[in-house]
Amino acid sequence: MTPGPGQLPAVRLSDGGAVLFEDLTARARIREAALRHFADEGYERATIRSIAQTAGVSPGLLRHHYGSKDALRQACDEYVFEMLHCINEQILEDPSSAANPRQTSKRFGRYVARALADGSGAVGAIFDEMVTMTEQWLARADEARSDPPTIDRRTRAALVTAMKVGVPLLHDHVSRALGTDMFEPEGERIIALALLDIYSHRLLDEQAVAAAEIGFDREAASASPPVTSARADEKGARE
Amino acid sequence: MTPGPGQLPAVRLSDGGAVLFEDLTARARIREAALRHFADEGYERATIRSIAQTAGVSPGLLRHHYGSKDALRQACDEYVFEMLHCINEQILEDPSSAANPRQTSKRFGRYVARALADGSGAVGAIFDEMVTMTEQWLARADEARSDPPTIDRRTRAALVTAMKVGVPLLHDHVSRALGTDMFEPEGERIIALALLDIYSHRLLDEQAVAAAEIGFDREAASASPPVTSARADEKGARE
DNA sequence: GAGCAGGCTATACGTGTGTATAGTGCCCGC
DNA sequence: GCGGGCACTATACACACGTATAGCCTGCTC
Repeated sequence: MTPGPGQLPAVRLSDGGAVLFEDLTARARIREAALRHFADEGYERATIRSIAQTAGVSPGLLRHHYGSKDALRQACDEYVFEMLHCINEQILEDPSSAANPRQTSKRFGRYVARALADGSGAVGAIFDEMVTMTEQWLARADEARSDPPTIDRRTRAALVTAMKVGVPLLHDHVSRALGTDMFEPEGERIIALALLDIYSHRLLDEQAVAAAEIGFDREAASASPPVTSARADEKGARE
Repeated sequence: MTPGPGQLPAVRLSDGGAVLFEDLTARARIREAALRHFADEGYERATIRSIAQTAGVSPGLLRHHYGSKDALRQACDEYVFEMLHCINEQILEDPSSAANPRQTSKRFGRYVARALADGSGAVGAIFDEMVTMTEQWLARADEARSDPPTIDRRTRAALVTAMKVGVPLLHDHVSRALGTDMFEPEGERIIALALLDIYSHRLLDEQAVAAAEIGFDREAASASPPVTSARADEKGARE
């Protein structure tokens, strides 16, 4: 369902303008191509040769500019990190521009999601920042709550962040359920509205919560003995 | 943060009992080892040789029993598919047993999450079923709503499902935010309580929704022209 | 114009991987 | 006993990948 990356079209710059892909330096083209291949195929499946082909350069030039495949990924991570910071500052000082870099943040969003799942160490910092942002976001929601939250806010923020990232990660499957590609404008619109609906309604009512809680209590009670016995499994079943 | 798969301990059977790993047939050991390696490292990074080593057999035996690496994955997919069905039926006829196969469903959950992200075609069916289950689940929540939902229920169910899967997928990062491994009993407990809290509260209040909606409208209006011009980019930037 | 530095390519190398094949021991039916 | 089939292993093959190296071409400086 996810086609391999074709030729890259225009690239959006931080000032809002766009440049043709072929006008970029080879070094930048390599980075853009890598961003796309890593996002689309993941780090393992993306090959230096295919990235080079998309960038229109020889495979050797990747090593010349970035040293190794892993260093290339790290460069991409840092680039995305800076870009997101840049976008963030821009939005902070001019909230009305939030709509503008939609394409950009979508592209980066896919990359970040995939990199997080692939276990790229450097993007972990991005996740942590997203958690912090979500935390501030939850703080407002907590004010409006009648019952005080018993769970640490950062914990909840981490979960909400992970949930948020999960949607672009499962792009193929979500698109299948939608009937449209969720990255096409139409699908994107539907997703945005649906997320708005989900975020603004509780998914469990009181009695469902109560049912889950007693189920959880029973589970905790019954799971307790096996937990202790499970430690005996640590000495392996095989030599 | 994620250690490589070591030797496999006991395996939980469908009847609730457990058997030692070494008591399984070689064919079953291979499947169990593959489930673990695929879940922990992903399809690409998991190698036939490492799976064989974990299973305690020669690499050639994998081919003998399953034909190829891809066929092995497919066999794992089908096995998980059947197992989840089995668990599901068991819970349906005896809801109190929901707590019992927690370990099992956790193991399968990690596998399914990873397989979904890796793009294994066969697990797509599992996702679709999860969506259907979530759909029924949402139906109850919708009854309690004062405002009628404007978005297709299946669409919302797909998103909620993807969000749900996102949590185990980003296991490393969530664990980092928690300060504990989210698959350890303690972390699992925190996660469960936090999810319960999140699911039972709305994350956006009225004014936040209103703000998002006007932002979205403006975005839709301003994004329209670029969308049409973007099609001109399709003729490639490179020969 | 000579020298040269750097972007860039072509090609080769070593390695790890999935896969194929030949071979070995063992059990079971006859 | 013995022959065949099956589980299983050992070894080899083909290939793709990341990496390394040598050299080319352009543009710049003096």
